[in-house]
Amino acid sequence: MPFKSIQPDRRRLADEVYDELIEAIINRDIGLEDILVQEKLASEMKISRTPVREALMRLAQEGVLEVSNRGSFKLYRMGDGEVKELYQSRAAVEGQCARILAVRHTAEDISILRRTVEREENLTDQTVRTYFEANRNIHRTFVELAQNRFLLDMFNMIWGKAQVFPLFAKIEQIDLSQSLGDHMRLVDVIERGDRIEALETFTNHIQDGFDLQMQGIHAS
Amino acid sequence: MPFKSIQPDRRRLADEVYDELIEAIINRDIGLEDILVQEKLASEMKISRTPVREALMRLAQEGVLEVSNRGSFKLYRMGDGEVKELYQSRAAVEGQCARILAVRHTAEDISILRRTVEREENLTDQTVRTYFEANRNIHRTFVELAQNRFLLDMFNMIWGKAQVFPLFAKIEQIDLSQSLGDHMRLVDVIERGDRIEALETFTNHIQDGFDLQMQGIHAS
DNA sequence: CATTTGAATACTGTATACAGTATACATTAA
DNA sequence: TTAATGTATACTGTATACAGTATTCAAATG
Repeated sequence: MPFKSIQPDRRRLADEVYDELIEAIINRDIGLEDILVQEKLASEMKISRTPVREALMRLAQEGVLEVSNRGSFKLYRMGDGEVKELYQSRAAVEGQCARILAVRHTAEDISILRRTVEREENLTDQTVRTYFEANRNIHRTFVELAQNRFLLDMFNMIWGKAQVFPLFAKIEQIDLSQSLGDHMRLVDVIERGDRIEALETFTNHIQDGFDLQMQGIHAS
Repeated sequence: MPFKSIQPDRRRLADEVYDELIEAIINRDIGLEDILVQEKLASEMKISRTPVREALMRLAQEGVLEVSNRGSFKLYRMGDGEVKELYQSRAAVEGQCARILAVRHTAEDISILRRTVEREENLTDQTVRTYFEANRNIHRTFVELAQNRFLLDMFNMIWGKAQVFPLFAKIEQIDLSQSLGDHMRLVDVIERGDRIEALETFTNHIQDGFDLQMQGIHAS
């Protein structure tokens, strides 16, 4: 019997709400001053408060939202200091992945990386969002190949927070291609196999991304 | 008016449930085969399913529990491979903190670290749990001093998972003091200020902890 | 006796009802 | 007019009710 489960993971309403909220945040439908009221969201989506509440709490646990007043939620506002901390934590996670990959990588790994970089650096349009996603996809490929689910979880958490943030930057004001063009060098350093050099190179690359980010913020 | 807020952070039932479940897991009241049924837990604790459900989902999101069958939860069972991954992620987080501290630490930081190591290495009793907690407190001090809330979050997540796991090891079978005695060297390397040496030393220290852990597991 | 079918059970997901509390607003007293 | 106090409102946290579905077990059928 070759049939497989129809619903691999039963999708609950809370998941839908979660996705919709993320989408709304990215699209700036939810702003920094908005207070997310369970009843309002529920009635807008024509469902009950329960799944809304669940989604809100998940987002809060992930650090996308924070508790406002008496248990209400609002967008988490990152300051410059925290952006720096976020990039430091990126360096921790992705640097370690680079280290792992430098020590044990297959020829197949390298070829996957090369192909991914080539594909993703070929942007269809020049919006901040496509740039963000291309960049994320490239970096995620490194992490996935390192085959460590905890590091991957951390990666997703960091980039989940990041995604609600960087859209402040305006595409006209910074040269995004500057950062994108750099990725093939990262593959090279992994292929070379020196774990310390790999970690340093990744750390520097991420530091550059941070500088670019800060330029973008302070220009606007 | 010298009065301070009575309830600094309103504590909800879900928080209590969360703590009770963690406690129960550590005490082995909840085993690997047990299926956590919302109604049963709720009636045992004489509360409704809602806060129980909330606590369960939080634990699942943190990776302590996993979805069993049709949304039920059970303990997440770690295999040897995952333990290794967990230690790799520890090295990522704590190695980066060491790096940060190596670059910018104050004399005060060093003295705090020295005092913490001295205090915590002085175990009151020789159980796996006290060893575990002393070790965690020492390592957490490094992370706290690095002043990066994301790295601290990751640290807590990793050690939260760890705490449901390592108690398999039996105190008689491994020499725990072997690992504990090593911490003062970590402070030294940070004081020396070489960020690459600091990271490498931490990574090696954590690797040693992993080896010790594996010994403990396979002896039992 | 083995296999299928149907009904009871068990449990989750969602909706709703209820209680408690903080906030805002109005009303009253100085 | 301002400060204090009472009251209505708004919103969360918790309980409960209800619906749907997977699982189990028993009965029926070959």
